[in-house]
Amino acid sequence: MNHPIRILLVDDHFIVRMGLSTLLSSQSDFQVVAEAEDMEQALAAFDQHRPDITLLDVRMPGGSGLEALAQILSHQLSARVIMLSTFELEAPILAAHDAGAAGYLNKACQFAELAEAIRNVHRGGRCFPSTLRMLLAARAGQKCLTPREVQTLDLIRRGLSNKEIGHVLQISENTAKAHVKGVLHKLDVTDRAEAVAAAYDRGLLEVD
Amino acid sequence: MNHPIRILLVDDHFIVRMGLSTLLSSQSDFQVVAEAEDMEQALAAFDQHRPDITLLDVRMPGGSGLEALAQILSHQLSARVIMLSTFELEAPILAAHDAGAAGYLNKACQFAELAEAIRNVHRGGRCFPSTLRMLLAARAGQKCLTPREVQTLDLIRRGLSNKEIGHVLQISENTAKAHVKGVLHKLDVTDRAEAVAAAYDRGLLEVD
DNA sequence: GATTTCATTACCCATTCGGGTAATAGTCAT
DNA sequence: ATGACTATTACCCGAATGGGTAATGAAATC
Repeated sequence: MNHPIRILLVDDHFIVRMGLSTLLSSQSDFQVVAEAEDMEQALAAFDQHRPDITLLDVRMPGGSGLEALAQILSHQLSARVIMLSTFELEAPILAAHDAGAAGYLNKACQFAELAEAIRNVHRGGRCFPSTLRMLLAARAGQKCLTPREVQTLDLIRRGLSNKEIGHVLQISENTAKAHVKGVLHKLDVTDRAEAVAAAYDRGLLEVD
Repeated sequence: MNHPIRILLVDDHFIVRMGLSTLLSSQSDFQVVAEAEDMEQALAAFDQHRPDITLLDVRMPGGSGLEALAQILSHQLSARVIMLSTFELEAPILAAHDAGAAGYLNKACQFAELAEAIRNVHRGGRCFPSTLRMLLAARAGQKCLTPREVQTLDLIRRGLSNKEIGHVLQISENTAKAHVKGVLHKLDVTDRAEAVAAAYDRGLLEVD
């Protein structure tokens, strides 16, 4: 191979980096040029090496992987980034897709899938879970919370009443109620408790 | 080394198994004797190889890692099992401790920590996060939900009203209310929505 | 045997919630 | 500029919620 695919690994788990590094190095057309364990290191490594492909963990200390993705793309719009995740939650997949990721893979995937995804993305393709179409379709069916509703949801999970939400958001209780209604409606749930559960399940809210 | 420490790896992520395998094999006193990616394979491999140490992922398809732990210990009470996790949530740490795990490690740990933990556990020691003491102390301070309250919490997250909870649990609405009160009180929250959030954050409820 | 915890039920009551409906105004894209 | 979406506010109303308090029996623990 005259031109091995130069790869940057970003994951806060040392064990995962080692696994990826070992696996990728077994292929003669792959070359891991750098590793990083947080967003800061990732950006520095990216700027220094300008890898062909960046494998980026969705979950990271010091800023989510999606933020890191945005940062990287702002440095080089043509960067090819494949997101790696532990779970396939709706929100992160869609967010990665929208933010311009070239792919989204579950860490439970087989190595053949990963290798194929990397080669495919390097060729200019994209690689997302088969569920993406349905997720996009579902979203097209009028969902996704407005910014205000996201704020409201975050206050709901903290146990605030409508009145308190209104106070925090500097709006009337009635308006807060309207936003809560919007949240319940769009998440297709009957009360705040179920809304919080749905938000966690879909990746709208993060643990902690 | 006349007696390398014989290790079984259990993790549904191929990448993680590869990482662990590579890292552990670099030490002459470690020998990875088998790998498994689900509970069934794990039990089969355990019975076949009777490893000195089992590294067991907390999260697994086909039954949680804690169930797998219980199964393994029921096959051999003296088994030394170290749980591996992505996050350090309260509930799983305590559950692993109670269930008889020999250790609990975050996958983000350094390799030196992991190696030391394995050797320490092999010597008969245990290895838990430094937070364990505080968690045990916190639990001693009268917390932890009763079985009935756990059931109630699970119905709360599904959006059921007190009346519906009573119906499902075959008890009166008043009793359901009493259980809900218990949940709110013990989790130290003001309403059902916050209770659900707290339960996710503490690992009492799992995503999905 | 005594104590504690759990599960069960009940009642009161003020507050909150969620559904329905509707209006105004700003923004943004076609 | 016309329509679509968002944010804002308001009102009604029946149902649900959460806090307080209290009692009973069963089971487990000491």
